[in-house]
Amino acid sequence: MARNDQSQTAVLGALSVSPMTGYALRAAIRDTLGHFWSESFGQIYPTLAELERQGLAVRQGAERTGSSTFAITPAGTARLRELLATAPQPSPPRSGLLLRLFFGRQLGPESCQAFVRQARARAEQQLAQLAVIRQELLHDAGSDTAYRLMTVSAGEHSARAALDWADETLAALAALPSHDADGSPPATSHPTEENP
Amino acid sequence: MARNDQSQTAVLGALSVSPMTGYALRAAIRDTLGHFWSESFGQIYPTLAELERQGLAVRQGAERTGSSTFAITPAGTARLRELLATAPQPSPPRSGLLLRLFFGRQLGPESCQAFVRQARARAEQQLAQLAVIRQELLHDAGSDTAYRLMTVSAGEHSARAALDWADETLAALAALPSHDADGSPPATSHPTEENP
DNA sequence: GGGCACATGTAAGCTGTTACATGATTAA
DNA sequence: TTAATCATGTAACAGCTTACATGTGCCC
Repeated sequence: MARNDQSQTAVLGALSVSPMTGYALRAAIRDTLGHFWSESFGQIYPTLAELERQGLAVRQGAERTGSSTFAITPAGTARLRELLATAPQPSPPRSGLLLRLFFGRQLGPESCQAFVRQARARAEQQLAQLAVIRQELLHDAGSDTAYRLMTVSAGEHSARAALDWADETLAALAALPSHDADGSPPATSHPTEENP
Repeated sequence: MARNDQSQTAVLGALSVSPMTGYALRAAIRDTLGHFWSESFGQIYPTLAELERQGLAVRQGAERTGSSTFAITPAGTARLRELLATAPQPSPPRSGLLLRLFFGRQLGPESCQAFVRQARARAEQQLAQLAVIRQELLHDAGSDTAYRLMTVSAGEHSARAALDWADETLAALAALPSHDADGSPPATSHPTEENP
């Protein structure tokens, strides 16, 4: 009954805040939903066309000029509430970092440390970005502020957890016996040689 | 130069631990990589065929019986190290929960609370599962144990962060003025009526 | 008049899941 | 013998990204 529910939800949600062009929509999604959501043009424009077709959004000022803004309709608002009420489906996890770490002995502690340091840096950066968003939200507060702060807080909790984990993990990696390129077990002090 | 690197990495990694059938591979990935990785049959079998074609894995005992185990070759081990050494690409975030919360005013605090409680329950469950895995790892410890524990710890940090956030958020939601199905601002005590 | 930001859309292609078709082996 | 589990593979399709093609409007 509904192809591309996810994108529709995000787009309708953004339009529920204010009418926008597709281009502005993408900027809005990147800038304000960016820390937990993303949409590309390839998703946005077809979604807008579909919303228009279903009468959930209307195109305004399209007339021969290049740009047209879309506004949500009452039916669109109803649909948005419907979509929001459906249970969020947790997406299957896929962490390239943890995959590399799991098989980290193949790589050696040094390379692993490099990866973890990168992750740590990303977390720190995200924390800084979220602090800015938080300030902005508090500055021009509106009726949605409380809800939006919850999403910011989620990002902060997650980033702080990443920081803590990274520090713990860097310490653990530092304590590990260095590199073993031949795939043999690190062995406390007596290197073994097996493997064909 | 390489289609489906991600799946190849996971499959080669699993095969580097021990030879397996495609079916067992999926079980292994689900059970031991499950908290941060997933692969479906539709990925695994084509990947195995590709690995065989490239000489990175060999099929053993395929002869007319239904089942064949795959073993990693030296070239496969080399390829695995190569793949592991590439930088993990952070996937674009997509949290259905946070999307719903961001537009939570459309739903009302009660529905939001339900979602957050579900997330909290999932986090608690994951924490319990990770505790089991941790015990297993410590019980039959091997040369990879330290690395694997790091991935477990990542899951634990993340789950604890989710718990903390959920509790904080539930409290915030409880403090919010109830439901406003018409989309008007919640307004401290004088409900407004606008909107067509 | 040259470049940049705004703007719209499509096509190709990759990644991944689901469902299906098929069959062997084993335990109740 | 029948059900469950083990096992292999494919086809269809959903979702998403990237790159491209195209054009406008404005400022320097």
